[in-house]
Amino acid sequence: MTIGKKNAARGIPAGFSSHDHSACAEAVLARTDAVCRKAGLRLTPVRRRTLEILLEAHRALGAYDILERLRKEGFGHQPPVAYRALDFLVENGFAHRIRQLNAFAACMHPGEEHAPAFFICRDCDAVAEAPMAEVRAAVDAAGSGIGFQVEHTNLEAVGVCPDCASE
Amino acid sequence: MTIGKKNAARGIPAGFSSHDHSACAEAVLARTDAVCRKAGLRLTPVRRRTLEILLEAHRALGAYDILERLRKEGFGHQPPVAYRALDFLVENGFAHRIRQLNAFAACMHPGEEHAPAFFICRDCDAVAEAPMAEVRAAVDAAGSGIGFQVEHTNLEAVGVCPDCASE
DNA sequence: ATGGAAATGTGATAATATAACAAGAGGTGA
DNA sequence: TCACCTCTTGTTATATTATCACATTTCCAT
Repeated sequence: MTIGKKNAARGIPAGFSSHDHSACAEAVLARTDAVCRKAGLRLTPVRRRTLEILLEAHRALGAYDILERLRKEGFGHQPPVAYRALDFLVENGFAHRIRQLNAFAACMHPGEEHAPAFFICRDCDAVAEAPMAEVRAAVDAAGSGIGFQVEHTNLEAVGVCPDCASE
Repeated sequence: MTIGKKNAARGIPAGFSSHDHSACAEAVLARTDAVCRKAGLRLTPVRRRTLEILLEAHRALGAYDILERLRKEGFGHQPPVAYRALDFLVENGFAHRIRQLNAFAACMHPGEEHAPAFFICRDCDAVAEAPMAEVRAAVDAAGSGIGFQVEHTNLEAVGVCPDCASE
């Protein structure tokens, strides 16, 4: 599945609010750089470019969307190229995997401890990331109740974004 | 991916607590039957059998796991057979899709209004369904804050179940 | 400089999911 | 009853997503 065609066609940004993409993308990239240096992680060219692609698109992209763009820029053209870069980003919290869409989105708060929730528009596939610390606490508590030790939570809400609702 | 091999091998039930599978499976099936009659839904042989398979397994199964069992019992042997039955069950709330595992699990509370959360063991793939009404309320509220109208939420927590933790 | 770990590139293939169409089952009104 | 319609099922084919395995390169610490 190619992700977000409608979204792309209509130019709807993730986050449901207009703002300066390139500025926020640069800021996030800079912060990611800093986090990597601090943690001794290697933000290699493919990885960095993959993150940039996600940031520029400013929406969730499928692994094969990423792969195509990487290929055009001279990187390898086999699936593992994209999946490995994405794995690195996801494992280190620089990107999130949106399972409802089989897609990936740049994390807007790299380095910050956060248990994000995603709001996914069923019309245009736009994705917004919202902090949900209380939810994480509730989940931890519910887990404890059944003896389950929660390590990671993923909350994806599907519905209608403001732009699509107003049509 | 074939789901839950380790789980199946070790006979770990979903839900992290021992109980009479066949009794609870029958009860759920009966309730599902009732809900269908009431709503004018057709719980056809494939659909009913698919639900039974999920209930008997008492854990999350991949679509192709389901398909193999259906095939052995004389139903069609092509993917759409399984996917259509599963779609019906999921759409009507008789089963849940566990996206972390690309798998499906029977709903233990058919007909009841509930926003379930799933606790998935990263060791044995066991899945427990817990009611999280408060979470749903929090998500709705967070959505409203950004003008997003939530229709459906899916919360999947990954961690370690009690059985695996005690090893 | 060099040995070892990490990262990359590539070919092949596995696993998951859907499209499209023909045939059958079952209900409904004439 | 029968014609009709809708929903469901079966099947072929294919699309989409993801991983395995192995050779090569890059990077860094010694």
